[in-house]
Amino acid sequence: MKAEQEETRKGPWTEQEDAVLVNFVHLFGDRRWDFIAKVSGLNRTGKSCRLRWVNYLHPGLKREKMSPQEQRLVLELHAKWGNRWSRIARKLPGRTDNEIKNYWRTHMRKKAQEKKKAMPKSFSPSSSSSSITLSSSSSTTTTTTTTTTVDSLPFSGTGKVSFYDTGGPKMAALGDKSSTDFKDEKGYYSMDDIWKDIDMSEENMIKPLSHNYSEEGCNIFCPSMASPSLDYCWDSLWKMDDEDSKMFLPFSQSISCFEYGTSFFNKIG
DNA sequence: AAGTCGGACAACCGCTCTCGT
DNA sequence: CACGAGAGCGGTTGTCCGACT
Repeated sequence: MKAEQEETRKGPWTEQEDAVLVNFVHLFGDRRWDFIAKVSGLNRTGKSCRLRWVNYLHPGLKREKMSPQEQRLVLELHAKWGNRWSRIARKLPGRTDNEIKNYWRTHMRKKAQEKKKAMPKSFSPSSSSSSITLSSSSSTTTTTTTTTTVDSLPFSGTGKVSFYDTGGPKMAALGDKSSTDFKDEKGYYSMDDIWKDIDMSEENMIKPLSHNYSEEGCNIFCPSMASPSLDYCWDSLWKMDDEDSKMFLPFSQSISCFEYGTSFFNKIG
């Protein structure tokens, strides 16, 4: 059909493709993905380019494992917002929605299994009290609500909430404290505890960020955890235009990539 | 050593939202 | 206001790799 469809590439990206994409993002910014996809000659869709950049090539990404603080923040924010991964990611500098989503899936599934093992028979799934209603709610809570019988959720023991799937705003709104009590391997801790921690973190850890955000290092890192106040920083990074993005050229492997990309660009230019 | 399993991560798909015309 | 294109988001699937049997 269309020329672009005849050989649109799919699947894993090669290093060369990465290099080209990095270069073109530096040249044109990280907004015009269809344009970049076309002029780069990558034979990828704009969508694919964007995803690759956002989830893998962006210089601000953290590569290390999630810290306990981050894990806890994910936990708390998910309880608050549900599966709003991008929103949650904005509170975790250096983490992507995809990463958080993956983390949540694997870790919560694990917890679910552990919980199921440890669950007393009185809480067995066959018990009607363990059937809970999951709301796949967005923040507006207007999306479709699916009623699901859950048989392996870590917190189904309370008979109220799912930890695996969307707790969401509804969950946060629940006045019933018992329904918002979390349990991990360390034991129970309440949402109040979490909020306390979050508050403390915000108070104590916001200030150093502006110093830690080094354009030389090109790695966004927060001292120990994110706070809402970091938004401006992270958002501005994501929204950097091509001018700003040039500041990120020195990042790690980008030198060779840049050279490659430049020569590539010169060829087609 | 070979096979299996599960975790982690990358990438795609479909839908929704936003914005320009 | 309607429409289309582009961008963003969330869900899902595929693949790789290390741990375990």
